[in-house]
Amino acid sequence: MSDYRRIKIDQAAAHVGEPVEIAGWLYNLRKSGKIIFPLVRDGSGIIQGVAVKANIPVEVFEMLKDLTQESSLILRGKLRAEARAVGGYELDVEQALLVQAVPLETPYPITPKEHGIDFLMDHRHLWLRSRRQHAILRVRHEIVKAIRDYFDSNGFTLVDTPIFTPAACEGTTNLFEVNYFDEEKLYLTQSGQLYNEATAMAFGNVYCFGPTFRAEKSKTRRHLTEFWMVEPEMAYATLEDVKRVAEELICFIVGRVLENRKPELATLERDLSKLESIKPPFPRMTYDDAVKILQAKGSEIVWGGDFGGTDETLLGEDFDRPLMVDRYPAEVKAFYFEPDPERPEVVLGVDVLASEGYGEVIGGGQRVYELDVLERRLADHGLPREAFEWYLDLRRFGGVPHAGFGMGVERAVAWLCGIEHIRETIAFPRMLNRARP
RNA sequence: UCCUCAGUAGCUCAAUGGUAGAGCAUUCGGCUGUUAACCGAAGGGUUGUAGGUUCGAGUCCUACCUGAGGAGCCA
Repeated sequence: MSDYRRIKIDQAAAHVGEPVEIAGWLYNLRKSGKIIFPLVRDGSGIIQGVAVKANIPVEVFEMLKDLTQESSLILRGKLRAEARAVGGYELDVEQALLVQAVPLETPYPITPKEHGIDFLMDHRHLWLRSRRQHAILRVRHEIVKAIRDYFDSNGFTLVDTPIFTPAACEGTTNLFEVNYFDEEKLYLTQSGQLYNEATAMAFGNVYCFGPTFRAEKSKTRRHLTEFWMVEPEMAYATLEDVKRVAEELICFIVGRVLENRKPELATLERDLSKLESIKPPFPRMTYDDAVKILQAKGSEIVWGGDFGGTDETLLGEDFDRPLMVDRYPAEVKAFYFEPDPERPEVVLGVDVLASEGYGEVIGGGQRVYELDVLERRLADHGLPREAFEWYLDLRRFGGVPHAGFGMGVERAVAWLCGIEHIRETIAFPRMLNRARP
């Protein structure tokens, strides 16, 4: 019934000269007496409309003139290429339908001016409408899709692991406890890895991809209490396979983001050369060498300790691409890491430290596969054997060398977007002092 | 859990121990090419909470609350 065809703003280039309809929200309004420039966003982009008083019905002009920010509306008119407009296209408004006006008494709280982080986080549900947040979450989507495409096209089967788990995967970190009927205590998962080992013995190469929960009282720009992690696990695989797959995965993701999300990266003012340099081979070093380098740079670290945040930054600063550090002391890593057969005091684990000081984005390695070694490691870590009987079964019934890793999605998003804080990389971040909205 | 910093108008911030202010937002008026538009005017406050010092506290002291940054721990 309408002669105007409904389009999304990001499709504007294909409809120049046509009568179209944009359904969206008023992003901003500039007016100058007898001409109005409504900026409308529709989720795919932002376009500027032009409403000239002399050319449109009086009631349409009057409605637009007093429209409040974020009121929902439908604009109809002809599309035109316009160098003066942001985005390169402009809509000559002929008709406008108000869907819902934001009341004058309760104006939209997030203005085009500056706001503090506390205010913005309190209004996260509205903040998501802004350009920057929009760009970040679109890059996140691209990264998630790239991760899935990489594994799906490389022979991995998606087998998701449970969120409710009866015991710790890693004894060191804190768990969120939940009541699970009849007062049985369960915990929110902190890693799908132990279950991945079971599914890898069933399917060969697997991955799980879901939310992870850690009740750590960490207050830093790198921590969330709820975050998304992708964890591949490969049967008949070694530490070297982990390093190869991790390197391939990261390069694949970076390639996809550069290919498909240039406009978003531009919005974020990301230095593309920092992403373009992320190519194989990534530099590799042992933990031993890393400690020597850190000591030479003035770090307090001694052999046997784990790296702090500044250590990770110090190590990475000499490279324009991620750094792989392997063979950590057994004490600093979880019980399931396979000891190096040539040096039992270190384990076959590797961390991938992102460039530009973004820190650890991937951690993984080769798993213990012999029953007696695993039993000894459980005992060394003071873990209750009963809870791990099913896990020990994997070593009783055809255990094989296997390996895998976990990649934190939000850290990868923060890194590739070049943003300061991880809280903006997920729609509704859960942190130590914030679980609302 | 520890360390550091902050809390003043809807928002972002100023105010030497001496009358609580500006920009933006909002309202009213003006403007036919604006780009966080601009110009003029108006309204808007229990200075996070509770005590204390002082003739006098937004400012100094104590406790608490909330938030931010960092440490430890981690992806």
